Amino acid sequence: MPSATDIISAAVERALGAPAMLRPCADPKFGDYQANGVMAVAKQRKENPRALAEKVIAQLDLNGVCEKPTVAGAGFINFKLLPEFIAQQLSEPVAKTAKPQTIVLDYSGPNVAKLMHVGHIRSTIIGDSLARVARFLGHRVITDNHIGDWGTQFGMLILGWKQFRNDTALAADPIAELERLYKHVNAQENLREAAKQELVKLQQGDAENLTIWKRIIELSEQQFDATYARLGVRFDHTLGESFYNPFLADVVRELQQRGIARESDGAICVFVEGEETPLIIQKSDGGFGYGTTDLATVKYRVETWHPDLIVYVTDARQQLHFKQVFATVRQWLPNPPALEHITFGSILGEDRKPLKTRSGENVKLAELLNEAEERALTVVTQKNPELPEATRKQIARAVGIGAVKYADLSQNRTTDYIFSWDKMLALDGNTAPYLQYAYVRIQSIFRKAGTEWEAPQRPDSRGTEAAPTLELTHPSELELAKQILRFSETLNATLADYKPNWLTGYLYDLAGKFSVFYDNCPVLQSAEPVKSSRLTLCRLTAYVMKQGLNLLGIDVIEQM
RNA sequence: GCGCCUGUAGCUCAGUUGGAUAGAGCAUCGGAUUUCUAAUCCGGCGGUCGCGUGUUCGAAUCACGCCAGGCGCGCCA
Repeated sequence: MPSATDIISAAVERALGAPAMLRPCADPKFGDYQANGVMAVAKQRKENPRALAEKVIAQLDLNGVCEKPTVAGAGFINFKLLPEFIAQQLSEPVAKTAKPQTIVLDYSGPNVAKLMHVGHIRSTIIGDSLARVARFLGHRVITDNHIGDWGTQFGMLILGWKQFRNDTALAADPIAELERLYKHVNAQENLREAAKQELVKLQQGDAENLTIWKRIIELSEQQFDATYARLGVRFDHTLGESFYNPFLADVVRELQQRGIARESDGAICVFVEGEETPLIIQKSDGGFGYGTTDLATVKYRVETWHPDLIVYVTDARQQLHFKQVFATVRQWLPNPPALEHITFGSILGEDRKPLKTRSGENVKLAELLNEAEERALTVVTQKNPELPEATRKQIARAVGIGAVKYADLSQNRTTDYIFSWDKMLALDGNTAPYLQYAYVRIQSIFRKAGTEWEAPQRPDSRGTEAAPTLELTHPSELELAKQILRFSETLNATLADYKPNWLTGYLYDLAGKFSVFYDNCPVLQSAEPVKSSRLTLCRLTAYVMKQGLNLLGIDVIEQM
């Protein structure tokens, strides 16, 4: 069954002959949804917008869906859903997409031999959330972690490994030792040539250097895995840059033969229209850069998974690069998939200056997560000292990690991100714990309900059984029900514009509306049939909250 | 110099692509609990949407010009 917005949109569109531009009402007093499309059409046809709106309304048949639509203001049409219709809609599951696509999502992409720091968090968390939403809506999603496991830094790493390695330090903290080796070699001018020689040997397939290289990657992947496990992030594939090495020469040859690339100042370049600087696909010394790797990666993905769309989640600084790569792909491949670069702002310090990678001032991701969990544990212990320690720690984990993720996801990704411990780890206001708390209160109701109410399903399941008839009479019941109804449209909007902050905003409103309902509408003390109706409302809220948080990569807990 | 992004309440930010009286959180001030978890709820205070000119029924949103900050601009990724 189509959703409320689908039904109304389609009806208006048919009557108007143009997009309905249906939105939630700016102010609830106008109704639930407003159609703005009439005014645009009236302007174009030079008609009176209010008269046109009346004509449109006369052609609408929305019996059983909403009250008679009204014209207001400059030509808005307002719709107010009927409680019976809302109740009926709530028994329907969230609609899957009508046209499933194959989507490759490329995010996180940390570098080997480096610690993961706060700079990696946005790509990882935003990408993971978008993957979850797309998958939930019924798309075929392939996630691929394009790690930086190849490049000039390996010359220095291998040299350092051979000459300066401290095995005790390596055993204790492999990545810290690798970072030390890199810095040590990099700092010494006289070692540069030797490092370059090690790199050349690696590229030529020298057995010893290959073994060291593999070992370094292995150690790095152990670190990545540990971090991803804490964050609950997983990838279908981890095909790093090195995977594409065998294809690079062919890519260059083909682009040259096709006349897409040409020699310039000794390098092989692709000049993209509108850009002065080219994409360099082969350096004058014969080496390949990441531009070539990215091109080979697109080709591999196209041939392997046949995606309709490839999405890259990286910071905004790579815009020019991806613009050039995408333009090249469109000239090169016969039926190129849609390519999207989803950007986000830089991470700034509290002084609004960028947190620089080289400075060593980076906040390590692992430390951030530790501190998040510690702060959460303090609060849990303070609120609920009687809970066993293991339980408190488990709660602290969900709350702490959830708070960090939510702080990131709830912000519009395009703006720069000012890093602040307090902001990242805040536990009140518009934060994940507020949403988790709403869920906990519902779970508590169901625990208390116990045998009194025979839950046909677990309270967090949506349930497909015939739900008790919903009696939506109290205003806060109605408000809550309508909010639940908007889950589906919110997910579609979130994916369409790649903006997880719309989902966080929606869930925050849901939690707020539930809290008002909770204050105003006793559940267990009510007489039937109100009690069953309210329990159903609770069950649906719990379902949407749990599912919604899951799509953000945030766990729920049963008590806190 | 050219290009991209940002500028909204004291602070941190939303604002569904041009819609109705610009909204939250934090901070601050006040109120609510014999009732299902008060990590809650209700209310007050707080605005020249960086500045200016334009486009039109209507602009935080679009165009142009300034101002301020950030990022990018051939062989690093």
